[in-house]
Amino acid sequence: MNHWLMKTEPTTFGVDDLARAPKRTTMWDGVRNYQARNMLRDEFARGDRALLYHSSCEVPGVVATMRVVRAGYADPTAFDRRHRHYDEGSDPANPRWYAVDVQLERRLRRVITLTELRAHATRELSKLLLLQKGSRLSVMPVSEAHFDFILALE
DNA sequence: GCCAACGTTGGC
DNA sequence: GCCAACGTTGGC
Repeated sequence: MNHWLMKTEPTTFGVDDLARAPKRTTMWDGVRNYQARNMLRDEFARGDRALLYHSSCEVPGVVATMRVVRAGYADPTAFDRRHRHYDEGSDPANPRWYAVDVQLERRLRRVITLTELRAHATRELSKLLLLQKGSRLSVMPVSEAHFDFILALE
């Protein structure tokens, strides 16, 4: 089983939206980065666990855990002309972009803030991709040890 | 293949 | 709003 960290801007779609969604499940669409696409397409599997991370907000940090309930499939928003993530270069016969479905597992009792994660950046979390200089991936792998360590901070 | 210009991300 | 860092685009 893989572990992941998935970023979202709460003003666009945050943990509150996920909690209200039918079956607390949503399609994770709109990823338009090839490295992230490869992970969604090739590595995400049903049953994988993920940390939900709020970015570009007052208190960036991990706010919930999620479960991958559907592995990678062609991102339908890429085929929708009216959608802001439309990409005329994505051919349904050979999709360029991929989505997965995720379900809210548990909202954390409090936000594990980026500041707090950084406090461990020289030791336990030194390899955490999120903390690497220039890291901007919206979807990234997290080792099981890091995953557990972060949740233990709660 | 190089690289400048541009757009995006995301913390602050 | 600022700005560093990165990805993409396109001219050459």
